[in-house]
Amino acid sequence: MAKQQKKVKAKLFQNIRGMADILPKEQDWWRSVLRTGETVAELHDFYFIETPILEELGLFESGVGQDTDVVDKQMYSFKTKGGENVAMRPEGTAPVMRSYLQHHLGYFSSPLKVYYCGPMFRQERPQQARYRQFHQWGFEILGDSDSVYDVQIMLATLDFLKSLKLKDLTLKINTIGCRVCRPNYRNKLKEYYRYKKKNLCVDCDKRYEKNVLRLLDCREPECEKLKKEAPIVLDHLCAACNNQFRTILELIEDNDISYTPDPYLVRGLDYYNRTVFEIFTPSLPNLAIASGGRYDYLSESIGGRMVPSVGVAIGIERVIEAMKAAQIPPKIKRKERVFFAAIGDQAKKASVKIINMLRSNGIPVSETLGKKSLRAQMKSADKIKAPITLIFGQKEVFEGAVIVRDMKSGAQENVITSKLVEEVKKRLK
RNA sequence: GUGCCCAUAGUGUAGCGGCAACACAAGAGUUUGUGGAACUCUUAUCACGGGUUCGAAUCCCGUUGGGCACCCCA
Repeated sequence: MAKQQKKVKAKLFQNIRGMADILPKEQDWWRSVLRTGETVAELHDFYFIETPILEELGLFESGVGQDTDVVDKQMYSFKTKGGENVAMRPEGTAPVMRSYLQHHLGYFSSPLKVYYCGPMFRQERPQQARYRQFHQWGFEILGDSDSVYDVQIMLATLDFLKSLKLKDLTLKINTIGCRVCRPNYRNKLKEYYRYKKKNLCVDCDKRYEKNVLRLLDCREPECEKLKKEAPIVLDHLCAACNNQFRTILELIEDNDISYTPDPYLVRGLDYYNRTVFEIFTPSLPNLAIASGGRYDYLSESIGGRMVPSVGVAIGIERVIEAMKAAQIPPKIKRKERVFFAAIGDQAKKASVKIINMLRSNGIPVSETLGKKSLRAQMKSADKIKAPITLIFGQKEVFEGAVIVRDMKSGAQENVITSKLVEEVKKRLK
């Protein structure tokens, strides 16, 4: 034979960096988490809301903050053909608030309790439990400043995570004050660090100008040393913030939530004020699997009236990785299914109708009708661990019956087609 | 975005300048219509593009993707 012509092969495409496929074998975990979330949301009285992936760029610049890394360095933003500046959402809170203001959702329910779930996008280097496209589950309570809602957010989140069997959750909590006391505290910090600046690490030197609060969560040994002497938020809160924080801690204790106050906990998004918190689990010790806080000023920064609110974002990929690391199996497994095998063309054709009948009666049926030999089909049945296999050949077509085989015992029985649904249901119990 | 490590069959690995190999998985089959065992066969232009060389999976450069840390964050 002549030498084969070398074909020009089309390019084989790969995924975009940091944007993973969620493959069928992963789906037991995903469905497990998502369904648990839905059950919890239902119990805690949250409505589902979905907002688009694309938003006007300005929403995030104004809402999340132009100087935050998330907006400044990590956003997928571009100009559309029509000339609009848009961004793929890096987080879910600002879009929810936008929707709240745009559709006056306070009239639908006040406060409005909503949850969302979907992909978020941040252009940073992927690493453990961190992707460029990742999924967040959020709970938000908009339109009320009462401390009970801060605690309800935490309770819903913990309920979610506990329902997934994640153990030894730690809740780190802090308050970062409000408009009144935060500037004051910020100045105190600046004062404290002013003459110690030369001892700070390079990054902290920058943070000093950009966001002094962030000096507090630096892990450089020198900076850690300095931080021990630094003024603490709690000593500089206004009366209102102080009261609210105390109320929240009381409520938390009343509800048997174990927590760790962390005076150095500050968040990276500008919209937070007062309560901030993060949740950790030992199997993923260095990464928060959920975090949130109060954001009373977000609405105003995106052009609305004051809508005091509180919320949380739960990292789905992180939750799943924590479950895997802790060797927690997914709660939801694929249902057992009946296997249907046909022998010969005539039986194969007739079997489509029977399979459809079973399925429309709520019986999940698997098949590999494309395979010719019965042997190969039986192998498929074995592979999916079908409890029973229905065998249908030429002979059965004439008899109007189907062989029902119990895969464990190997016992077989002929069942008339009209009785099949009933018989299969009986055996599946 | 910066830095370091990595890329051979579906998966896990060997080969380290001279014939791409092993295990498992998957698919087809081992006399007619019966799975789990055994056996046979099949499955890779060594991620992609370029360079060095008589000769490249192997050495070099670039790209893409994966992993980890930093920054930051869910």
